[in-house]
Amino acid sequence: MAHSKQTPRSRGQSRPPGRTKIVEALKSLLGEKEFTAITTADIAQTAGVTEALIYKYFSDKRDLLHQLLAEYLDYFVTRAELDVKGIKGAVHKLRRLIWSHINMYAGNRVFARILLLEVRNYREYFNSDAYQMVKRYSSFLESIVEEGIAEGVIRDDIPIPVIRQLIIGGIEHICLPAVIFNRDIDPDAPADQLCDLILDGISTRQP
Amino acid sequence: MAHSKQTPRSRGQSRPPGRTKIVEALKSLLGEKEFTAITTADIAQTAGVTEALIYKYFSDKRDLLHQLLAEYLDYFVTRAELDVKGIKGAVHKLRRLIWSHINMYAGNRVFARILLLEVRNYREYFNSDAYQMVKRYSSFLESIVEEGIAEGVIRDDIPIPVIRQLIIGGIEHICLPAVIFNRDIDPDAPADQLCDLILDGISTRQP
Amino acid sequence: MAHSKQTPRSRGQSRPPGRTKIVEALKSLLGEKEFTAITTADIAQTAGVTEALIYKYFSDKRDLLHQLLAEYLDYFVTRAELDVKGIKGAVHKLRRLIWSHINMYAGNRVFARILLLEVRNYREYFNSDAYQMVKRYSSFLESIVEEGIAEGVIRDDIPIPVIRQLIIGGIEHICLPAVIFNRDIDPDAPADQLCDLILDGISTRQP
Amino acid sequence: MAHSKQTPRSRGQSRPPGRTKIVEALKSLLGEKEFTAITTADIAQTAGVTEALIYKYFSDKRDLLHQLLAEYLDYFVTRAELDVKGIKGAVHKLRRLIWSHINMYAGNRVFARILLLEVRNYREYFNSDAYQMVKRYSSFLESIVEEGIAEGVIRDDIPIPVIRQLIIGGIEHICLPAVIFNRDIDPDAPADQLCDLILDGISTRQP
DNA sequence: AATGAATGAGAATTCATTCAT
DNA sequence: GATGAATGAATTCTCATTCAT
Repeated sequence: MAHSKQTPRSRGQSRPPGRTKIVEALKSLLGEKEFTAITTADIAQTAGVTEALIYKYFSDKRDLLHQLLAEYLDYFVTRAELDVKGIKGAVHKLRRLIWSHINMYAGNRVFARILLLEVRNYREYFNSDAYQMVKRYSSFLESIVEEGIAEGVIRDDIPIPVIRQLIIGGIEHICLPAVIFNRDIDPDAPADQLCDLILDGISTRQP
Repeated sequence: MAHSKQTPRSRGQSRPPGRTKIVEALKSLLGEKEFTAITTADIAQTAGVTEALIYKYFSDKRDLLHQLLAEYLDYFVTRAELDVKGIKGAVHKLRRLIWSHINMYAGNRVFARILLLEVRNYREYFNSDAYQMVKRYSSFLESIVEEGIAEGVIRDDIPIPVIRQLIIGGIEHICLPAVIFNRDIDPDAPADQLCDLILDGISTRQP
Repeated sequence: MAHSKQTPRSRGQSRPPGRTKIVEALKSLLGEKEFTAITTADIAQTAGVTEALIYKYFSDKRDLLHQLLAEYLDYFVTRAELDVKGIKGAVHKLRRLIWSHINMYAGNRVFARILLLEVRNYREYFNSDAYQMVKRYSSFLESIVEEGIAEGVIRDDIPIPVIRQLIIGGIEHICLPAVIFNRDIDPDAPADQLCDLILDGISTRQP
Repeated sequence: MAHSKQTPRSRGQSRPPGRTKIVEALKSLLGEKEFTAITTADIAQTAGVTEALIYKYFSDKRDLLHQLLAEYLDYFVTRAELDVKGIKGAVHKLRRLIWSHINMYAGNRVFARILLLEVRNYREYFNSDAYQMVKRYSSFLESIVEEGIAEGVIRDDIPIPVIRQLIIGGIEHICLPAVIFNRDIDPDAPADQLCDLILDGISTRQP
């Protein structure tokens, strides 16, 4: 198994310019076409470096993709955790998190593409750093749900993972058409509607 | 543009044996590995035919995948529509449909793999017959929601597509881990829980 | 070596309809693209028959081409011989033949394509019936030249084949651009000019 | 559209050794068989490189052929232009050029094969660099004819392109049998005879 | 006279990847 | 830190062709 070449790096430590160019090139190419349709030659040319250099920094074309995703996720997860800080009440936190999540996809179409479409069909992904961060995010979401249960505002008769899956599944499917067909996402309305549904369900309330 | 070679065929009309063998071969191979890891040589050998024959019936390796998916979907969608027949009340229909849907994934891991993991990252899929059937299914689901709104049991303050996306997203994410890691799915409990959530939301009821 | 399947046939004897359809199909396809770009599948489809039928009548895809060419040549050579009949004087015959030749290319672009572009790079052609007819035409042309020499109107200090090659080479290169780029040919002016050149040369006459 | 990969290069700038080996390999193989009968595997093996390398330097098997032809033509056209330098009188120039031309074919059977038999039936050729050089040669030939007209030694009542076509057609057809059947060409006699014909025509002079 | 089904065998081409410099 | 040159090994796909019916 090709093992990632990423070196743990302290925050802010700057990466070699060649590496950066390569990552940016992939980012830019993913705006145009599917990962499998992107060749290392493409990447090198777009980056203005040689193909060989890719293998200095990445063990693999796929490793490059995973590291790019990890960079996105690093930002995304950290950001999401921060975004919720200081908010009181699990329900408000949840509303905020859902908006934040949709907003991330809205603002980073490439990130969304990778996460929703390009990595899941590849077994190795589930051993990657990137996947670890996704799990960290899942846990974070679950912790908010737990908080809500403790507060008595979220029901406790449903396994928490099911709740998490509904939330994340809902978010993804709201964004999926836009991601696939490269359309814009306006996060506000969908986020609100989704939250309303998740919180209160689709039934009309019987008084 | 590689265009599908499928010819519209009246029900029961038998397909050439070679074609069937090829489709079955792919089905079987998808139980073992990812589509991209399956070669035409693999398929031909498993089917006991020559690679060339694949191209007599399918314009493409990908076209073969899409036609296989279409066959699954033909069965699945028709089945789903039948499954709901005779049931009174949109809510009961919805419960039935959700259970049916999860149950389909539970019983056809390969079908689930293809639909959830193997086709979406490929632009051409969205021009395929298979995708048309997915849309037919979406419409069907929406029509039940509409029925519920008409009955006054489903809220009318949320756009129907958002409701649909939440439902389908929820189903998919419930099944996804099992599909990815090849674990078994027991449809009953998750279906119930998911329905409860979708109908009533995650909030505790304030009397 | 694949041997031609053509059977000697008395004039007017009608050929099986399938065979005719195939030949016509090739004719029509050659109007659109190069021979090598035409597949047997193309031909069969255009002809409305199965590929297998091609091999009932022709030993080879190439044999089909050669037989088509032979049909054209049969007409062309016979016609050319007739065209000159009754004309008195080798020079007049030559003028007539050159015009006739260019006119044939003008009216049968596909014939010209085959003869000038599609068969020469293929060794087998030179063993075909078609090539025999080309040689018959060459002889016919040479016999007119000989006649002219006997009449004292054509010089006898140059080997006859060289004269023949100049004439045929001239005709071909006059027509070649039109054949290649699918432009129209107006036979009259070029034929006249070419004849003038061939007869009197490019030099101004010193009286 | 497969586009040539040739990069404009200043004279003397050395090409990568692999590229040279590939071109030489094709040259050598064309001495033995038709282009279509030569496989990339053949070429690679003869060159002592891998097939993949061919595609680093050429977009296509056909592109390789065209670039080889272009190299020949570069030499041929330049040489022809030089060959005529210093000669006084359009007629003498023409005689020299015709001899030169035939001599080129005589000494480079492969070059002749390519130009006369292997490229014309392929549409893409007419967009290639090689074809541009052929046109440059045509112009050069026409300029000599114009010179002769200005000198009063070449008749002005025939369009110059027709004259050019007769000359080139004559040369080609003189050489064609030798090129096709791989026979030797002795340039001297045919060149003389052809020139005599072109200059004075086939008619006997009427005093 | 014609076809449906299938094939053999290669052929071009792709692409990620390596390594000496 | 970066490159130029080259490769290995597959992989898809093509296409003429055959044969039992």
